[in-house]
Amino acid sequence: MDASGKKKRTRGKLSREMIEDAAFEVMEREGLSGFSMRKLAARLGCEAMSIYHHFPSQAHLYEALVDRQMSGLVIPDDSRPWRERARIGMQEFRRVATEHPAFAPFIVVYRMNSPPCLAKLNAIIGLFEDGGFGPELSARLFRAASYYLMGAILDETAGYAKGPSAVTTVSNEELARDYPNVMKAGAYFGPAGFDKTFELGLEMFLDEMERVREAARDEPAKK
Amino acid sequence: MDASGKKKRTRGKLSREMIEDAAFEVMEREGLSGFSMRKLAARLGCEAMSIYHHFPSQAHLYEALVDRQMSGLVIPDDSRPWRERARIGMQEFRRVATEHPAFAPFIVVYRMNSPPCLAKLNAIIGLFEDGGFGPELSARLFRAASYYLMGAILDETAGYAKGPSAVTTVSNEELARDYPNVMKAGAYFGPAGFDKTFELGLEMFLDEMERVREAARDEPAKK
DNA sequence: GCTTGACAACTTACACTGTAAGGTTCATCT
DNA sequence: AGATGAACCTTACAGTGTAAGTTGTCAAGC
Repeated sequence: MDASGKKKRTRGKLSREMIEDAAFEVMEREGLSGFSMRKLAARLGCEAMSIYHHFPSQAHLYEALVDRQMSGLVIPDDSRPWRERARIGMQEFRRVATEHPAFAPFIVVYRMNSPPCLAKLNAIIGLFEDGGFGPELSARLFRAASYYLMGAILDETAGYAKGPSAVTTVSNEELARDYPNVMKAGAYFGPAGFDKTFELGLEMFLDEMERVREAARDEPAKK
Repeated sequence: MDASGKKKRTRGKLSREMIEDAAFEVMEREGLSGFSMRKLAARLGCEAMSIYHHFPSQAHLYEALVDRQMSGLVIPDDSRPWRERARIGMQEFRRVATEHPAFAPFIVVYRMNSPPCLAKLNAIIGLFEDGGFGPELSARLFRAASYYLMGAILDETAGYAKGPSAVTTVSNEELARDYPNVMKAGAYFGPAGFDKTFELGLEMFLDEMERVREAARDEPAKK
């Protein structure tokens, strides 16, 4: 009430959406492991426990973040040819997962089971089934594709381009002398090469899926 | 000295090797995130800070664990045909990384830079170079292969077979009704199917590498 | 046998984490 | 005006890694 009105309790200030936005900001600034409810609260100008009114736990907040990212995934139109749809589906997953790089490693190891995520997973698995592989093969191909995707996302957001996480490091001179293959290959592993490497592996996988389908079609009776 | 000899200070009791062994044990029991220096100490029958005499920090301990796992990786003999060597190299990485399942997710995101790890990486990259792809392509193929490997290792050690990590879960009835593709595909995603899925993707990748090599050989002048 | 010194283990303390439990404030409705 | 309940805050606790300082023990030198 008095002149020291610093402590204006702006009521109704927080909302789930605002908290989620701020969470992404804090994560990008502090890193995934540097994130905390107290830092998030500081960013929001409130106390840590106020967040718990909107999210019952940190895990619930994280899940909301995953849901939000996954909701942005665009399922490719089924008027397109199958190969293009498969390509777009995988590119889309990579795109949404790397939108907030610091959060990406969390998404990769997150075992999704919320309705928004399941809806997207269901659509993408359906996309693989549309390829005509039969139930088992389409399931396994989806899985193998996921493996590649997860590895790629991890590398781009938390990989070697961020420098070593080892505590005992090796100098560039030693690297060139003792581990020349690592040194040579390393030249292609920077962020500038992410797209090219990803697309190479992606097209390889698409090629091979089509070949696998034809092989399965040629000998459908064989066990 | 007296009868209450409970407090015998067994000197020189600890060693790096013993601590590492115990660390793997505690991790498998408590999970990677449940691991702590205090729990490790309890397992060893000492105080947490005693460990710091042998490892200057938790990060140093973790690095030692990574080094130990990677040191067990067998580089395939170069008398074998190339495709077999590439296959064995990737199978070996999967084998050592999943030897301690709880620790595997750490290895996957660990940016190795210690001599023992670099030696193995150097050998494996060399193996890809032996495939005759030229420097850039062999580097990118190694990278793409790593993506697949990392994703597979993550799935097998921390994936859906461990149940959902989501806080809001969907019942089996809802799953069958609303997300039938997820339901159907899920049948193939248990631990019993890990090997089969992995080998499927692995052979696909090997196939495609050989085709990529021939394509690169057929048009070497083209940009 | 006694002292000395170094090493290995322990004790204490600090800053940080998520969050349970309970207290306070304030907009809205009757 | 009084009640209600949502929204936010305060405090406290058990856990974390680890810096700093202390203690116990054993081997070597005299």
